[in-house]
Amino acid sequence: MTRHLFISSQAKLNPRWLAAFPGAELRTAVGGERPEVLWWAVVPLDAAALSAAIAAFPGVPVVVLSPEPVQEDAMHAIALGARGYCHSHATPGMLQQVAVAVTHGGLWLGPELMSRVMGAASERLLGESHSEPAQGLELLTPRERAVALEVARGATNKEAARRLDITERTVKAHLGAAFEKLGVRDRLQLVLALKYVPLDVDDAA
Amino acid sequence: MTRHLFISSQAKLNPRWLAAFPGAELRTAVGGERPEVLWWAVVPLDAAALSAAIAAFPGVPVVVLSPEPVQEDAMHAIALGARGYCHSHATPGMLQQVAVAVTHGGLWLGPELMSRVMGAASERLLGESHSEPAQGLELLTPRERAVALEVARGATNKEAARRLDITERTVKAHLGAAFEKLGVRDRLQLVLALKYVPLDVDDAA
DNA sequence: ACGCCTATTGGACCGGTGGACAGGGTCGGT
DNA sequence: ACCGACCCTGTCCACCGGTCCAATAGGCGT
Repeated sequence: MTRHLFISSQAKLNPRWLAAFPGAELRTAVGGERPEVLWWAVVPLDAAALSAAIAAFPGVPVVVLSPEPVQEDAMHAIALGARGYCHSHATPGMLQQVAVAVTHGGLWLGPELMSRVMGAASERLLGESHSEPAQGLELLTPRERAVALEVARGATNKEAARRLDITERTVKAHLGAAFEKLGVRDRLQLVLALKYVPLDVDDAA
Repeated sequence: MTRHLFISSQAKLNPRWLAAFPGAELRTAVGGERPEVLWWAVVPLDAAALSAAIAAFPGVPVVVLSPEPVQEDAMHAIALGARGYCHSHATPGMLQQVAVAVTHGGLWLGPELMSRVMGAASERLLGESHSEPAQGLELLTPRERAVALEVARGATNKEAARRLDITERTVKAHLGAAFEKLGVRDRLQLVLALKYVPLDVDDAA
């Protein structure tokens, strides 16, 4: 049971990591079974590679480990969908805590980053929340919304069920209700409706 | 030693809270010794009061507890400086995890809020440089691209086949090739991959 | 000519998906 | 006590989606 997967450019597993997660697995590239947490310790932060890693296991929280915390890197990582950014030399206890936080839907950042992230987010979300017509999320119940958001991130029903700790059947129920309320027929159109991206096509006929 | 201070409009301490933190203290107003974590469970979220509570103990993380999670409330709370927002009926284990996360500089949000926060933050902090759509399309052949774009608009395989005047089977073939080239597993993630492709990697030193 | 890529299609297989029936529970308002 | 929400679960089934096994045909560079 691979629960914690460390992706590192280093050939060996950091002893602190192993101390934190005895069953941890080390790889130089994303692969294998679906882990519980994906730890990204590739030293020069490669946005494309990180993005691909995040997409590889939808729903699996990704935490970026850096030997030398850089705010810009952290912002990039979070923007790409990472759920955490912390020092690669963090204590095992700290790593476990981060793991706990992110596996429960938490976002872990260094204290100094928090104000920046939240400031930016609140400005956007509070400032423009009333000017958005399309976001049909208000029509949904909290649970339906949660399921819809999981699906919008690319999760399958099973993955969404696992993340929300409910049965796949229940995910279907909420999803079906969301389809009904939003007037869409499938998950893909639900995603399009939530993002309301026109994406006009001018493909050569 | 008062480590966890709960501010609640209720007269009694939630048993779950006490289970999580045996030495927890309950008050109806901020006061007493400096706690490790300040839990704000005042039911109608009062921004002014919350703000004052946060200011009362500088450096002490404040977690807002709500019996009924509301995204707007959560955003307000976070904007005011709260370090977490979670369900007041959360399990003791969960509360402990939240406490651990926030005392270590972490930010805890409900799963539903995650994507919104991250999306909003990234859009603001990284600018609109990546607002140009569909970068990974160059990897695809013209036909694969056409199919991918149809699918990205929400079309089914059958619809795409009809629009492009090819067989549904051929749509599948092109789509499969597109999946392979873009490193995604299904149409939904293909759409997500086509939406925001970061690409502007200026990984700082 | 020979490979290589591209476009097209076929059949078969199986898991994911969505709808159509169900039910169970809690909670708040009437 | 009733009723209506919301939440959670179940079974059955038709369909779609994705991948496996192929095949045929044209263009392009060597």
